[in-house]
Amino acid sequence: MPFWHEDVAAWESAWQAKGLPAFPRITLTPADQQGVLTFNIFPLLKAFRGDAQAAAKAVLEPVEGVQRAEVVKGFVNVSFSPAFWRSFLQAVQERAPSGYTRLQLERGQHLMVEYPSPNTNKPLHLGHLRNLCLGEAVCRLWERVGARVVRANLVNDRGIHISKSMLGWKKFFAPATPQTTGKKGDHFVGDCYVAFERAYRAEVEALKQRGLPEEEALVQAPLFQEAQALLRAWEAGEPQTLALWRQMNEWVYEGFEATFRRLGIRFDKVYYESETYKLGKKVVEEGLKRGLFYREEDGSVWADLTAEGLGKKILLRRDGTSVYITQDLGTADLKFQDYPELTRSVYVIGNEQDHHMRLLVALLRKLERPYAEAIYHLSYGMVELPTGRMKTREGTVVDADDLLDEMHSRALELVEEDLPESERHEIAEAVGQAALRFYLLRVDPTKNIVFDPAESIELKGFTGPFLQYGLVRARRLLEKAAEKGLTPALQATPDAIEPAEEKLLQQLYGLPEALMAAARSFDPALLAHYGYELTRRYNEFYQSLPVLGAEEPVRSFRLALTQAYQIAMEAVMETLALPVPARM
RNA sequence: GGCCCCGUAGCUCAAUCGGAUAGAGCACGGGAUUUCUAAUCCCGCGGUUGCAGGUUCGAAUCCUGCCGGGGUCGCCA
Repeated sequence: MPFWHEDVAAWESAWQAKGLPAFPRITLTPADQQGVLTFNIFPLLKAFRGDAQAAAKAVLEPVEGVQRAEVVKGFVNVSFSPAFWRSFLQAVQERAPSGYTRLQLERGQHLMVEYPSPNTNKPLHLGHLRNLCLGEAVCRLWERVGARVVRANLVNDRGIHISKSMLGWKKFFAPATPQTTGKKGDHFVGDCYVAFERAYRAEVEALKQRGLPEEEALVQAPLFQEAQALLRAWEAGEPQTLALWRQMNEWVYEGFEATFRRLGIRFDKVYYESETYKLGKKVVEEGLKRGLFYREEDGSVWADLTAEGLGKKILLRRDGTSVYITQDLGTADLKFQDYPELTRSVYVIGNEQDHHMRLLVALLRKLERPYAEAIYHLSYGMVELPTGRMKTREGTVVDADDLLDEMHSRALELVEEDLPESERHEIAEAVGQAALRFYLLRVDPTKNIVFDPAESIELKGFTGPFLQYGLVRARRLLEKAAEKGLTPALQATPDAIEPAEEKLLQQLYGLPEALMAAARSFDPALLAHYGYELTRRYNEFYQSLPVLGAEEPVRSFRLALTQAYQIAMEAVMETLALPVPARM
């Protein structure tokens, strides 16, 4: 049983049978220490009266293939025999997809992952890209460990922000369309929104000149009043308003769809807020009837969550219209009606909405929805510029499509010039995307990212192209071997394992654990770091040891090692949704 | 002001939920190609983990206080 999760499970049951007080933690041995696996036996020392040797002996009893075990303080560093590694490589060849790169440990889990849930008044920006990369990677991670996943996108297609872009079009752009202007639909609508905002700001400034305080000015500006009227007309179902709304959303969807397609992302289910917000109102009515919520004198409806430390929250405005959280309540219900077998409902949403998500869960608990506990908010940090937050008003928002284009052309400069033009662009797209996506995935999701447009994104070092390059080289090596009639079929066991080989084997051995850890913590960065380290070790191996030129049985062992690396790395790249070019 | 998150090399980030001498990349300096792709590899430089206490075999990690940054807090989504 040469795979991590199978080994560990077998060892643990053996220890349990022997009544060991606590399972030692098992990790890959740090690079500066001798060994492959480290068993942390500090917690066992008391039971063995400080006799580390005795504790180590008990722990290692069920472990097969041990070549050397060294006890250092509370650590037992173990390395494996060449025969063990040979059987490991054999197992990778024979059952990689079912036991190594795809696991069944979370079988029975059924997730819905909601992302990126954009508004329909602006094109996608860098923050959405982080959301998309994270959401997609999390879906693929959970699929890899045996779960079923529904990718859901909730489109925020109604609300005051849409009214604003509609007004922007009416006043400054009509009758132009994306077709007549040659613009991508989402960008076209974004321009309408910006035009509205600019005019609106001017009105607010004028009112402030006349002595109105800012808060008053913001509400009293004629354009804002008009936008609100438009929202009411929309809710009342006024036909002309609906027609324009539908038209503008169509433009936006076409634009979004193009970007999603470029990123290789498709959704199983799309929810539209315009269809779910009424469900939310029903949920609020239910809460009112059951006395869980209350109505103020002005007609607005509230929930009192002070006991939960969340204060009071408005659920319906005094004019009866719904707010953001209202539709979220309805959508939460709908998700579990559509997919009753869900075990988890994941929301990939920025950490600026931590409070909002806490409110949502608290309200669902109040309503005694059992699935309130199944909700998981994958809260991620913002992408900031060195100068601070991206701001529409200051024109510092980094547009997703523009950035993808820029990455493409930066990568193109590095591609060999004597290749056909279409292939050069194919490679450039793969390299540019991998650079960008890896950059967004390599950091802890909870942390903010500082994106420096001046320095932009590296193509060397701890990057996506670094990972691609290692894999491309390995593939070419195996192709060359095949041309010479050499296969990775294992021959006799080599007498000894070189240090560079052992370091690579160690990392390969850790793949199942890395996949599990990344999925369970909803953290693709763990797998990104794993993949980087794996590539480093392969590069070192590749650089220092000959493969095709080696003597048997070392040659076939190294070919098998290269093949195992290819299998593991392809799994990493696929899971993180990083494209790999045929060559580079 | 209340609540939440964060502070690690010049910069961008790690450190496998309390473990070994805190590690990578970028930048900077030096080196490697008659051999499977040099987008690579090797060597060097770089740290009082914001500050001060506490908890214990052991703290970047946990607790308390302070300093600094960000987010959020009854009708934007």
